Amino acid sequence: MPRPRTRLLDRERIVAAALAELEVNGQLTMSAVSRRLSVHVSSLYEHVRDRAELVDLIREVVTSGLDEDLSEVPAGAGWREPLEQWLVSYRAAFARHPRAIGLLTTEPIRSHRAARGYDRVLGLLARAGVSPQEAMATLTALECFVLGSALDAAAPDAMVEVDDDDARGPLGEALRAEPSPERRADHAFTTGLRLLLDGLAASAPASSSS
Amino acid sequence: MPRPRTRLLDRERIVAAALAELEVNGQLTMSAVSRRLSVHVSSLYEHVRDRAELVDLIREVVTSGLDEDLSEVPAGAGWREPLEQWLVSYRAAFARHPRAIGLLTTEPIRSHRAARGYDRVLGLLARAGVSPQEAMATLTALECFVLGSALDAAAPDAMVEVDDDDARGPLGEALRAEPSPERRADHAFTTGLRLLLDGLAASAPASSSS
DNA sequence: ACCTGAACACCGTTCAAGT
DNA sequence: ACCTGAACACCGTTCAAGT
Repeated sequence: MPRPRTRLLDRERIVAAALAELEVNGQLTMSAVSRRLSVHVSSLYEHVRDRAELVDLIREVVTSGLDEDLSEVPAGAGWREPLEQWLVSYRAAFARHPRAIGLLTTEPIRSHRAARGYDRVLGLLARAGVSPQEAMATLTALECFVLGSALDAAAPDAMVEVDDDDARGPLGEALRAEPSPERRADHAFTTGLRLLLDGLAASAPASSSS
Repeated sequence: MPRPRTRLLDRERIVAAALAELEVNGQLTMSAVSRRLSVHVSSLYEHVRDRAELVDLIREVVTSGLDEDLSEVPAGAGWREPLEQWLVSYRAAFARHPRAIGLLTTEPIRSHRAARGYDRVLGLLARAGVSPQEAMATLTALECFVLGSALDAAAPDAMVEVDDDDARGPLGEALRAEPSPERRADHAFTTGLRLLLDGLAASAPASSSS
């Protein structure tokens, strides 16, 4: 029975099914999405140009609501707190859909929404004393850390696995001093974030951070 | 003519073809590798258990020679220089095969060679004043930045793309202040590396870095 | 031991056909 | 407009067959 009178598909439902599929199986195939929706594969192409466009839609859902936090930064406020907040919510957005990260980080970001977000972050960096020549490099470095951390959060356990032999060395010791696997990635992110912001503060004009 | 007397395949040649295929087409398929070697697909399985094992072999080739630099760090030396060198060569190893990064960062590292390398890096962090409780988190944070930067190096242009509208804002200005696309990613990596090491130095015991 | 070729269960995508 | 079903060119992997 082609074309039932009650609409079976729309982009929203397809994206939701795609995210569910990523969460459960860790990979995105059009066939799996269609099975999840009890629909033939080819029906998806009525709503979505191709797999790449579906990935674009997923990216938008994952990163939506990322910059609203930034829009309300008071002009007189310091740079460290709002910058930290942005980085935290940036990573959290990706960490909410960990197995989608690999899919989303291969293509450059193109949305106007994102561009305005970057505008504001660059303002914060200027307040921290970052020169215009280093602004983009600093912003990119922060993003590299955030995305690397999001990827790390997607990994089930640590980036390293040791056997009994290796466990006797300093690495084994350090691994045993780690908190529970659930907090492992969070701990690493918090630590790196502090290092980066401390590094920024070290070369910032005095008393500009509070 | 099955089984020619001159051996057509071995693991080394297969890995080389796989890396070439990744460099040219950006993705790894057994079929493409076999075509590149003028051999039937199924012949590959005589030398390699499956695609996952081929990925493991690629990982070994890419990361080989990463820790030799570390083995010769004098006991009395400072922490900052050798740590920086390790991070630089770590990223360089992945950046040499940029399109392979996505393939290599999904699985945890398991080799003994890598474990001994981490042992030495943890020693450097201890010298920098990092507590045992924070050692693994700090190491992971550094790795997150390195891998994020390697992924960034794989991206042809910047992580953001702007149209004429967005180009008028601070983002457009910052993008225009950037160096050539070839040095863009290197600049970001150097900048972030400095921030992280400055951050470590900020909480390190005085005069321990030189 | 090492390679071929057919086979199987999967992909993404297109297109004619139905309502 | 929206969905089906067949079709095509691709995957990864297995296996019997050849030398």
